[in-house]
Amino acid sequence: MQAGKKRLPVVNCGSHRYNGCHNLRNIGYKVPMLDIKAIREQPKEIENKLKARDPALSLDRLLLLDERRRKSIQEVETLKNQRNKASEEIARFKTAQREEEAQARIREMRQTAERIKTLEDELAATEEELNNLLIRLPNLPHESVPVSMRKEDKIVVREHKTLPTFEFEPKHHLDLGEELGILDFPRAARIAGARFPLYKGWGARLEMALINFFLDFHFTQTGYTPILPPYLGNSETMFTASQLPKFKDDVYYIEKDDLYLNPTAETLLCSLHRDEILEASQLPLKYMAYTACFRREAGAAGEEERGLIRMHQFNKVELFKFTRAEDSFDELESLVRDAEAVLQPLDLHYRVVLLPTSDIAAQSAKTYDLEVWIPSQRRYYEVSSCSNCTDYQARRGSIRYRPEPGAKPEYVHTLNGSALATSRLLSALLETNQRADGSVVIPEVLRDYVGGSVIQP
RNA sequence: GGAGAGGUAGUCAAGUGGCCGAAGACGGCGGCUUGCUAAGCCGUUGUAGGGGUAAAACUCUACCGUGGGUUCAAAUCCCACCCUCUCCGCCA
Repeated sequence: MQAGKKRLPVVNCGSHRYNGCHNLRNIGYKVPMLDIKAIREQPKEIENKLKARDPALSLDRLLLLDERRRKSIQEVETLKNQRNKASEEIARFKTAQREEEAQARIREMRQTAERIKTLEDELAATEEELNNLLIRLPNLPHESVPVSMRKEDKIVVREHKTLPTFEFEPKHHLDLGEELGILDFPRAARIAGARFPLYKGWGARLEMALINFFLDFHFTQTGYTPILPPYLGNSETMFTASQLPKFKDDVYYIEKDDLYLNPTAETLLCSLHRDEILEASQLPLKYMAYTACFRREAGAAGEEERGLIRMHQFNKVELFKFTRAEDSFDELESLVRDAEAVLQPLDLHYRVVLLPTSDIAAQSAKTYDLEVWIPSQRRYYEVSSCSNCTDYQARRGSIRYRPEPGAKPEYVHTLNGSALATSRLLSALLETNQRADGSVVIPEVLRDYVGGSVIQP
């Protein structure tokens, strides 16, 4: 049985291919997002919780395969035990020069070896199917998450400031950007294609100012360790964060090297401690990373998402925490506060919303979004998403910690939050701070970073 | 990209087909010493899965970079790949 091997954390995984069909055949058994033991022990409870996210979901097949798997393991291991004993005997016969008896045992063991091989193949097939079901189950939503299949059923937790008012018709940021000469989408299209950004002059200054302001703030005020990660990740990295298998069509993939372009630094930071056992005293570990993020955004289009709202490439500062299991929901609250803390000095109107079961990412147990007001569209847009993924990603990447020195390792909890998606924030900033003459006022806190206080047409 | 050397437990390191889950050392943990004293001695020491138990105890299976293969039997032999180091080439 290769099952034993398969269950081990996979370390050097660059050789793992997804076989074109992304069936994760070579990924270790011990990677499900939900504990198979828990599923076995309380299938109905878990199924009901998961139905809050997807009413069609059923655990029946999975439970059947689990049963079959355990039966096969027993059978195979009994045979292996026989084989191991026989091997010892053969070794003893050989050293005692009792060749006849050794040969007799070897003849017997030929059949056993064949039987083991057959059973192992069956077991491997069962485990593959089981795995493919397990890795696609979403995380269990936390009890505080509103149960609803309607995305609109989010709860507004708090609002900051009042809606901005204008004595003129506020312009769309794309028009502002073009008139000010700070955004140039036609030339970006020439270089790359549609939905790629090009910031120019004060636009580039402003975008960089936001990034630097956020990084400085979290370095000095909230204590996150800055990371400059690789911008490409391998398949194991994508799998751990749960970009794979579900979002394979949304991620840019470089086939020749079997690497994926970073869709969000969450994905990269999540694998920072993959296959490690951390000490409880190290936790929580707080990291942040600025990266450009790349997404194919297949199927996305429309007037609403013109300009900087939805692009193939955007900038983002990401916060990421590895915490003890019992602390993670408290850590989520402080993560949201940390993300908000950079929004407040920018003087923008925003709100914090708690997403319902149907709208949270598969890996997340609970998600708050920060939404900022976009005046030209008279609607809110998400600039941050803060999630507690509990042990979901930790299981996939085998990221653990010892609660006490010498104690059995447990899975850490992982949390991520954008702080913030600067590209979207820039549109809110331009639109909110525009004046009747077409100029844009730079918020106080950014002026030193930008090197100016007003962008004039 | 080419040539070479490596990858064994927390770390270092022995082991080239059979009582090897793997010597030894260091570290860690527990204990004993307290006239070898910023030391000595003794013991212990991973992970995962299955069975078992109220929980333990206990027991079995697997794990020597990864994945395959050969064999009754693989750390050891064969194939492919990954990673690290050195040299050459290329390059910001």
